[in-house]
Amino acid sequence: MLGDDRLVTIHDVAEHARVSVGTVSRVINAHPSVRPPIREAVLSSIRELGYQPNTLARDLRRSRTRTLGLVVPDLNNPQAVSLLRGAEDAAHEAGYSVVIAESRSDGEMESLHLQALLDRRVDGLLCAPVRSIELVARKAETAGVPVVIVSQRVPHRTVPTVYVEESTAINAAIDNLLALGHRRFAVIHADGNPSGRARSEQVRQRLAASGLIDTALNQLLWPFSGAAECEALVTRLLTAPEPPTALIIGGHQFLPAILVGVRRAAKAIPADVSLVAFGDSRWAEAMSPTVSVITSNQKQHAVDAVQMLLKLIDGDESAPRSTRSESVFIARESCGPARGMMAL
Amino acid sequence: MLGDDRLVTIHDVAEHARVSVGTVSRVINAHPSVRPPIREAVLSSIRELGYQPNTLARDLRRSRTRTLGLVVPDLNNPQAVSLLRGAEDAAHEAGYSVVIAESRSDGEMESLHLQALLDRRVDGLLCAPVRSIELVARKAETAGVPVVIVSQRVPHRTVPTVYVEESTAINAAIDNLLALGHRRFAVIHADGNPSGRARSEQVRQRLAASGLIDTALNQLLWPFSGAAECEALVTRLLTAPEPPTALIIGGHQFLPAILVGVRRAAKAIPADVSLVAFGDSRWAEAMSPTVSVITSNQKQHAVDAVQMLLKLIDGDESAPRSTRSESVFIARESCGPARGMMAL
DNA sequence: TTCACCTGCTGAATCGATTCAGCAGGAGAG
DNA sequence: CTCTCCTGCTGAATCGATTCAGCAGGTGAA
Repeated sequence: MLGDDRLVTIHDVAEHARVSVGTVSRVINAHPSVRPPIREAVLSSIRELGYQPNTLARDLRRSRTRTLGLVVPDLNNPQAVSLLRGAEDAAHEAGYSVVIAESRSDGEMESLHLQALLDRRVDGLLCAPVRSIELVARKAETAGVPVVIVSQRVPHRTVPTVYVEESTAINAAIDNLLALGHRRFAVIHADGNPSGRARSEQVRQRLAASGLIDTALNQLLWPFSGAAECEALVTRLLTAPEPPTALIIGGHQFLPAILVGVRRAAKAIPADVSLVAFGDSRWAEAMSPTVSVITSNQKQHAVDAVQMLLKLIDGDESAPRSTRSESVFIARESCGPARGMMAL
Repeated sequence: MLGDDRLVTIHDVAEHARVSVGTVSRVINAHPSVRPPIREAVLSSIRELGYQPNTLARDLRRSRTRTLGLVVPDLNNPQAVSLLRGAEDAAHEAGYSVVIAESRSDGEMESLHLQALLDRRVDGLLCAPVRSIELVARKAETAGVPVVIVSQRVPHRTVPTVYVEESTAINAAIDNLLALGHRRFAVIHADGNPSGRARSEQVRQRLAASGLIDTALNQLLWPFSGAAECEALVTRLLTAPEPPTALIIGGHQFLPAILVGVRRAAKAIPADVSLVAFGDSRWAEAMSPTVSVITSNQKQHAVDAVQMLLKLIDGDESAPRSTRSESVFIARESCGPARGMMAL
């Protein structure tokens, strides 16, 4: 036991049970054509020797790992954790496991991790919104690994996508804010996040449709990179001559930075500025004031995506190209009447 | 290309470059004894064919995966994310990668994930405080995989540990609260978290040392399981006849639930009740009031643990059994004078 | 009794890498 | 010119599983 660190192999089991390796293999894989007495003998040998099949050897032979890769940009975003859990549950159900790769919103790290997943021969790839979907799609394509994009705003041109339609929820949020008298908006979002531009465009359209085009709206979109910059940006925006009275925030993980920025500008929520954030978590409901959000069920998206991916892996042609769901707007305390309206 | 989904192997490269597989292998692994012209020819064949070595085959042969497993209970805890990042950085430095397993604070899931990591033949195991350290240690032992425990409160009897001494910080926190007039404390923590008991014992000792033994201190420790129960527990505690005036919270991820519980009890922080939480994150500083914490540098712990683990993997006998560091108490706005003291 | 057929087991080939004993051929010494 | 070394390459064995062609032996029909 001590001196010999070689693990027990299928050959040892075969020898111990006085059968061939083929038979042991068939017992392990619950193949029907093994007579009960033999099966029992093998099983007891397995128990006795403490045999654990070597996954590496099995996967090599089968050229299949029963593993899915999941690429997310930021695990501090509670949405990403929900995504992981949903994916894991659905994968486990089907006998697969999930390997997660966090790119920390960094392009280089993203492609490093991607390569690591492909090297590890994952059977399929789940991909949350990342720097370069195209790169992922291309690399996976050449590696022969199917990909599903999850939680993107729009379906991808070629890659199957589980996507979320946000327009209805965004419109609801904007209408809510307009009704509260808000006229100056800012959409702030992490630079490199592919949804930022689309979201601000959605906001702009709704404002235009309401016939409310303000000069400040010329610059609606405020990108930043990193929490510190986010904080500074908020402070700067709010201490400007004509500050926005409503902030729309892409990226739940930046909420703390936003709040610090607001406080640093000596402003109060919602008295001076209203807040709507994309993505929900227990934090949004725990803060005072509670934070309004536009959100959707990440866990469900992950489950849908895994099911789609498994069909692709099995070469099931009946798999849908993409599935669609809607996010919802949840109004909470962080949305209040605009400053100017207080006098009314 | 299209019809043939077999990937390029080392044999294809060897044939294309008109050398033997052994030579290709030596080129890949930067073995010195290959003459430059041959090396160049092989490299260009590799590029031309788009060859990617099969990690499965390599790992099987080498019986080494250059992979470390990391077991954490809850990724919603920002400390766990810091741990992961620290571990990944240190591992990457040494040419290793990290596979994370989240047990969601569930014993069964924990052992499932543990088994999956061992099946995947990780070279070493990093283990944050989990349900059953003993089980992990035993399973890893029989699999011949070295383990390091990270961020535990105390060094393990047999397993190398990167641990954090919390007593000084706890004492500082208690002294701070005592000075503010607090006499009734409650330590609430997730059931199954191994640190809960030790922490409350630490608090009890400090209170005793200060000659302040209150009847309420007979029950200092309040375990709960799940966020909903945490919320209910806090509400119940605070609406009791003689409620604690200071709450000490193990597990940063439960902070939102705590705040909701406090609000539901119609109490204010710190006017009615003061708060100290174990673990820090951007949220603690973003809330109003900001939350006092007892914390330590998780990222650094992870780096230390990885270095220790790598030495164990290399069979380096000079590796220290354990390393120790101290957490700090950071006083913020959530600690205020006790209710009774207000009248003074 | 003979033959066909089925069941259940054996054992070699295979997956794609690494590694090492062995060999070819050139250089240098005598 | 011969012998020894050394360098650099070859190719088979190996890692630990799966899988499949093939075989032994039993059963049932004719």
